[in-house]
Amino acid sequence: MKILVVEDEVALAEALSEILKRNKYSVDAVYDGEDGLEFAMTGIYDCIILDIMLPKMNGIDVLRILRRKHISTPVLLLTAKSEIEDKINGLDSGADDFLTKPFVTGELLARVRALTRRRGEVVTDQFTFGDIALNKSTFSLSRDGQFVKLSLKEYQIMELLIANPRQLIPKERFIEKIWGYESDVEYNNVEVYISFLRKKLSALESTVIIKTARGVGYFLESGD
Amino acid sequence: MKILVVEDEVALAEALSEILKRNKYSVDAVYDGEDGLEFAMTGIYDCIILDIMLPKMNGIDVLRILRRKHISTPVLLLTAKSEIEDKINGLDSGADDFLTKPFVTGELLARVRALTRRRGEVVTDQFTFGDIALNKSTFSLSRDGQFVKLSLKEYQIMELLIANPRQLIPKERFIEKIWGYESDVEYNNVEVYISFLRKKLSALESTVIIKTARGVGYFLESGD
DNA sequence: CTTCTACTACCAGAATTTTCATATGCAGGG
DNA sequence: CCCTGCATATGAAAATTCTGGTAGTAGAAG
Repeated sequence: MKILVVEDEVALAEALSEILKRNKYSVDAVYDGEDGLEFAMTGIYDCIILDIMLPKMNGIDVLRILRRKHISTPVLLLTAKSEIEDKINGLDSGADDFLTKPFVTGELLARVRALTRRRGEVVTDQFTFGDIALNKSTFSLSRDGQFVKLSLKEYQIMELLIANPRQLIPKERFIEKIWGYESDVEYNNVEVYISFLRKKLSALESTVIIKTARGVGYFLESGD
Repeated sequence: MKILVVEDEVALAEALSEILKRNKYSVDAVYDGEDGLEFAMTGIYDCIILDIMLPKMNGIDVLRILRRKHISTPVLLLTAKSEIEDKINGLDSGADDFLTKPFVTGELLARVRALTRRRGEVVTDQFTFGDIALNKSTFSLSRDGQFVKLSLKEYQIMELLIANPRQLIPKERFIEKIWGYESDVEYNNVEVYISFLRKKLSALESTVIIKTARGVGYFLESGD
């Protein structure tokens, strides 16, 4: 487990490194935002502890650029005050957790453990159910050797279905999850995409079908 | 200033009401999620203090439904533990701030003040610059009596421009603000929408023009 | 002043998403 | 068993967004 510490107060940086090393992590420490970004960009770390106030480039910007470049290393932001503003900005920029200075060692370690554990989970890029597989990286649905490409919305609907197989999912929930809680899209929209998906499922000659629960929503069923 | 307190521990609810009343707020208190939702739906409150753990319906769901129904009253969520999970869920659902129990009176009041102040700002539904006006509720741009309708993306680009008149806005920023920091859309995309907007501006015979800053971005200028 | 190059404008078309209209089907009451 | 009314399915078209290509242009370099 390799951790990057980006913190300009040298004393704090060293203290952090020391604590982490004693807990069997290998640690690199840098002291300004630009170095932080450069090191983080390598993508070799399992976790980055990132101060917000930094010389040359602040932590939020570092984080933003990282995420923009698709570096998804978990980031624990250090905030001086418990400013909600910072927190919201941080979440917007893709932070995974926060820690407010000053903090106790136990809490730091707990959070680092939580973040690296989360990362440890096999982030399956592929869901399967019945005879079909849904692949996130290619946005496609496959059976046997056959593929069909899905559009973004089709994919999102299918993902919600397949991640909860045989479970009834209300249309309301599709809308909240996919269009967001304040959109005004009609239920019919969900119905349209369900219709698209059924067409693609039958094109694949799959035994999987999307069943309707009148007045509520849909669920996946394997019809063999 | 009218505040709604939704909290099932009656003692705490009463204490909160008492503190708030002493500070010149008028307060209604209810003790479960369903009542909370019903009262909140009236939209008459300037702030809602909402516990997460509640009988009948939890606070996150109450909040989610409120936002879905376009009730934008600021909400201060009360969390029992400082669970980051709850916090992130809360932000997703549209919370404006958090407070972890137990808390001190001063902090509560400060946050309520912050939320109601934020709300107090005139949330202008309309931006103007030069001879044009951009209207958020109708998604349209107008000059004199003439209107043109904008698509979502066109509107968002225009809003960013008009909210920062004469200020240079890098293309990078359009992309981060409108498409999100991890999208991979090309700069050309911004250029295309700028092109659409210019067409609509000239259709209105406006004196406002979108100027190009080569290698960087765009800014609004009134050419009279 | 000319040339070169990188950047920008914008068209045309593809893909996706959304809307609308209509057909169909289900469920409960008569 | 048939009606009626509401929910769902789906084709078709409209609207929006995105992509790729080409031509034009500003500004640097010579």
